[in-house]
Amino acid sequence: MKNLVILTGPTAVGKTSLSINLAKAINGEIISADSMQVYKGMDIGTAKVTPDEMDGIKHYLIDVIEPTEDFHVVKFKEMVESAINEIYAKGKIPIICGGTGFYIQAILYDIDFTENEIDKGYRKNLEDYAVKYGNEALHAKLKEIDPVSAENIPAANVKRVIRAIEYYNQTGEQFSVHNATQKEKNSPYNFAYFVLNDDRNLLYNRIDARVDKMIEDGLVDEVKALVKAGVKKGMTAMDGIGYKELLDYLEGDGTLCDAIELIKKKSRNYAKRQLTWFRREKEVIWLDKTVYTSDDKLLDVILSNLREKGIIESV
RNA sequence: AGGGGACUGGUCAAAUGGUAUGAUAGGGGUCUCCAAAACCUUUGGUGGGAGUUCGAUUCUCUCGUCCCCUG
Repeated sequence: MKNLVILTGPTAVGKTSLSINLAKAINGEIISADSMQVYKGMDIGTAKVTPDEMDGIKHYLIDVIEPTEDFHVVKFKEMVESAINEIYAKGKIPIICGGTGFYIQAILYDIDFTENEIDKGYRKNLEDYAVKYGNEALHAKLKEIDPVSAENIPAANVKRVIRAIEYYNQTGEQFSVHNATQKEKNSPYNFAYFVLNDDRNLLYNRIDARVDKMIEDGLVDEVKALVKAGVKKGMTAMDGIGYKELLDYLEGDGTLCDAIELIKKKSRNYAKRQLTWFRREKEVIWLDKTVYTSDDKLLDVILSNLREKGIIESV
């Protein structure tokens, strides 16, 4: 039985401390599902767990990539699968904890991404085409080869239009057909998928306060250090909220105060999008912090769910 | 206390004696290789009251709130 525990929720909801308590309680190890915490040197802005907080619990997928490197689901999936096996070999339970819903989905349903290596040159060509002739023209190309995808993807969403064309070009199969078959997959895991949530206003207040704290803790210097290490705009690491905004500021665009407000806003918007994602996922167990007001109470609920699913033994 | 000015969604602005317009915040959603990304969509409003008028957010009066000036 491939048991798997997932603990997620919007940014700043309090996943980290709960995940460590949970790992202790069930003899588990933690795999981070976070697209930014994988990067070395990005600690403050990603609210990364500190070695102190880890309290002896082993964490995977944190500080494993240089911030100048690309990172994406496919790499994530490979790394996580090897981590999961490592944890099983020890007779422990893997706990996937992090806020990137897409990454969690990729693991949970074992989504197949491996048809082909991405061809950066081909992508670039399509991007240039869109710039030259317009998004509509690119979208028309997609419509010819895959009308279903064209229907589903708005022309303005150039990124996804490109991916759909690219997929067809590489495999000869329509992207829409591929996605439809992938969606039918069942999870290979016996899993429990917990989503921690809280009152929206409380969450937003906590986000705002946390951004202020990040600035106090030296986020600006962290960004400066990344720049010094060769991180540039456009790199995956610079997609991180807090990083690109401060980079703009350091380049003379706007005041620090504006940048901070923008970071808060983007973080709030992000939290909202995360919640939208989790609502759509099937079989999630919601943990409402307004009902379970302490980590201990939350832990009780989690453990009883895990017993029910046979992930841990009943007492 | 006297004089002047302002009041339009949560915020900032526009407009008109005849369907109140934007921006932004907020809400909802899409998502299968940059996902902390990219994209779609949407709820809110003329300070209260009275008058003129077929019709007032607009004009008049009054009350309220705020700002400025004088004392």
